[in-house]
Amino acid sequence: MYSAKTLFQPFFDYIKTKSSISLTDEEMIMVMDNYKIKHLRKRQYLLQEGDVCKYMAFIAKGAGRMYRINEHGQDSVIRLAVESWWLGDFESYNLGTPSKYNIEMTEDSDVLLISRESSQELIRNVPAIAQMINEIDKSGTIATQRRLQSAISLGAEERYQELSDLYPEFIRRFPQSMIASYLGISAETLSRIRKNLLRSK
Amino acid sequence: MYSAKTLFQPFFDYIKTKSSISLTDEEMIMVMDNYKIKHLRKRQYLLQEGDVCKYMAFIAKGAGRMYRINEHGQDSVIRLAVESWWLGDFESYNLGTPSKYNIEMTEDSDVLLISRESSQELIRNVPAIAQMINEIDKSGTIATQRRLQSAISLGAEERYQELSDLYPEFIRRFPQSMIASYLGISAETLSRIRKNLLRSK
DNA sequence: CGATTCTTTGAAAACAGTCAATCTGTGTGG
DNA sequence: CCACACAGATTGACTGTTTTCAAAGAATCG
Repeated sequence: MYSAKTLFQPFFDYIKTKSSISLTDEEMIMVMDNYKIKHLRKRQYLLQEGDVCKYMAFIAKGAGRMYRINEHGQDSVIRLAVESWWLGDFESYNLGTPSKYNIEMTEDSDVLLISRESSQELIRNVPAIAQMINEIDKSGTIATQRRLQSAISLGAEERYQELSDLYPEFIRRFPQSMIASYLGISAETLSRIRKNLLRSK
Repeated sequence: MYSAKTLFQPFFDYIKTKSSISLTDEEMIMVMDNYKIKHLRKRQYLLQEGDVCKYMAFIAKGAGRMYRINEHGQDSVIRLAVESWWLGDFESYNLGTPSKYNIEMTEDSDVLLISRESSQELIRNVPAIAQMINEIDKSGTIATQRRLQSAISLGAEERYQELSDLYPEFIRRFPQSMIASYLGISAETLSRIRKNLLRSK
């Protein structure tokens, strides 16, 4: 059994990495009051297509994927996430529209959930959180831009190499079929790419 | 010859579409003080690879593209923009790092330039601008995410169709070779796709 | 007009996807 | 503890799509 304190520790550590301001004790309590702790088992869903995404989820422990079913009926993974990453459909969360995505945990996980209202409340009252959110938005925008650039200008093998270099963790913790979908290639192609890379090193 | 007033009109109109708050006369002056007007002719560069992107540019009139030279020595267009769109390397602008991108005007243009310092100044003092920036960040994130999703899950023809539906303006105003690069396909492939679509409708 | 740039077309090669079969490892129930 | 089922990964053969290269054909601009 975990205490709330234990579960929040990764989050407080994370805030430190994203913000130059530190939290007072009262602020820490305020944060803990506004985030809901949720335990999810492998294969459980945090969000299903058609529902509105009410919460952004910080992964304190575990891993998950966000994907959608495309027009050809196949899964298409838009995001993979492990500890200290966020999961949530930004569009649905901000606009209140039904989501086209599913979020499924790929390992037993502990997540911290925050609603839009609670988030705005915290942003108003806790400077470190305001700065963190800002930082996340900025680095998220930059990361997505980079990934888009890779998607349109690199071949499959180069994209896989890049992912291995950038987030080796992903390669270890997600099944290859998910990695393939994340890269926008078939599982078979990824398998052959890996064989190639083994031969040539 | 244009007056400053004329050049700023598109921008003030734009602010109205992005913010529920309206500008007072003093605020309008403040805005005009902080944005620099620049006229650029077709083929002129707003940013060159290796330079730090000091300004974000609002296009009052004209059009441009942001691209980079990839590892295979080819142009790769990451962004196209016409009136009421922004051009700038978000990463370089925010982090102060040398840019990997080039920004070139594809038509004679009038742009409004804002530095990071001036932008922060305006955000602090003009609520309508603060709201506008917020709105831009949010919708930009959503748009990039959608484009990434399309890039990894759709075929070339579907991506072209989507672009035609979403921004028919682009198809009219940019050479096909740039559209192709923006979609991540060769100019020849785009030419063939267009032939196909003509036959089938 | 003449020069340059953009687009189209053809043919061959490279690349990635699909389908079906096999292989591997894991975990479960008998 | 074994046998079996299951999911994930690999492989081969085939198909389809996209790229590349080269050449020819429009379109644009001074």
